[in-house]
Amino acid sequence: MEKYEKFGTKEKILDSALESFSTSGFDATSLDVIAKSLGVRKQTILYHFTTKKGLLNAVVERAAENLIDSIEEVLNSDLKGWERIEALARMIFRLALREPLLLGLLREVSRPGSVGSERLKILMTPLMDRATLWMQSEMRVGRMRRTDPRLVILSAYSTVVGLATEIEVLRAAGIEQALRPVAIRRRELMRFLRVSLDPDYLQPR
Amino acid sequence: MEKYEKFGTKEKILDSALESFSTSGFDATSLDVIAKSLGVRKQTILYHFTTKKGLLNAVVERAAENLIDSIEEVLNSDLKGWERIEALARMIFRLALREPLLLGLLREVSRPGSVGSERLKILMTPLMDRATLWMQSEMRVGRMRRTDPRLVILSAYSTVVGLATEIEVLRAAGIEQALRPVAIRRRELMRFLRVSLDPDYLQPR
DNA sequence: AGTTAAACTTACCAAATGGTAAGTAAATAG
DNA sequence: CTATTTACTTACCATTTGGTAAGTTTAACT
Repeated sequence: MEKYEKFGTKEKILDSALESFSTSGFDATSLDVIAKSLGVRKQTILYHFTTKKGLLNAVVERAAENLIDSIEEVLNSDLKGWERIEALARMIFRLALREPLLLGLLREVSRPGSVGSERLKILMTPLMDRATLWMQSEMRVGRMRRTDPRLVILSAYSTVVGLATEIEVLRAAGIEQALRPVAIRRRELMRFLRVSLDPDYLQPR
Repeated sequence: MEKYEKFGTKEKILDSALESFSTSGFDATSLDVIAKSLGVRKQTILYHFTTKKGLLNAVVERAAENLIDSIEEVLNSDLKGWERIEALARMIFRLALREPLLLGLLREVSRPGSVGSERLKILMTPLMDRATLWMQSEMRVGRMRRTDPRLVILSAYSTVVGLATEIEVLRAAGIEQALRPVAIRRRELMRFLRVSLDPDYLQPR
């Protein structure tokens, strides 16, 4: 029903907020600053999102949609078993490289007790449950090694979040070519997943 | 020169600040709250540390001393080559488990552009340089595989920082027994270091 | 043309926060 | 005994910040 909306103000606010939240953090972000950077009054932001927390939730929500879409895409492919997992990991890392802000946001919001963490949890739970169920069924038929699925998922998750720190630290240290560390991380994650899940994989010693 | 000092107020402030900075973050920490929790006026804090940033720096400094002492201990042992590195990694993980607040602080302060990051950099640079030089000399005599030492160190660093997130996320997910993930991470880091550094280590495939 | 509603703005505010200035009690030094 | 320093407090303040209330303008609907 939108009538005119001066050239997508709402989207621009979300963009700017994502940037600020993920690089400076929620607390260090002031609505006034965002507004000023967009040539808009603070009240405009509050008009669209009512509260600062609401803005954060909207940002998280949009980012999650982004992520979930990508996951859905892989899940709808006809890849089976191990290849499916591999495709997922690959996709996540590709996304992380393409949109580093998403990573930053994830890290900001991952701290338990942070303002956005509840929302993140709400959004992630269905994904988590779905993955857990699938893994359990794979374990039952012996296509996957028996372990605690949650543990595996959360470890993978924190590897990805950790990537945010790593990329930023490397950049701060003046190491621009941040591609190799990312590749290394991905290989590491893959091996971790293999070791934890692939019943045919022989653990090297 | 201290005269009486009502039972170590300064130390108590540092303890409380460490806790708050590492769990809630710098911005979300208010001096008034810390003071109130100690039954002291805010001005007492500012008397000892002049500014909030000064307090953070003091907290970081004390934590760094803690860390550097532990490192020094390993460095003064007579362990050689690979065993030395292994001992270092083991020590770091032990420290991380014993004092999780240190990890939290590290994560808080690791974000480039954060208030404490400059101080951290200043404290870390000598360590980094020393490690780099040692690794380069080991590479020259062929006891280490040739790579970029900074890259290896920073990767190891971000693994440790990532551990902070992981432990907290796991705890938030209701998984109390957080020991296994930590052990897995350590093994992972060891393997990473081996693969990157040990010239006699055959990469499994 | 007139009503309605969306998209913003101006005006304002209460609370929180870091920080300054000026004291006060206690211990030590001379 | 007096002077000084240390450790802390009371009083106060400027600024920032998220948020409320009440317009105003522009477009759409009837």
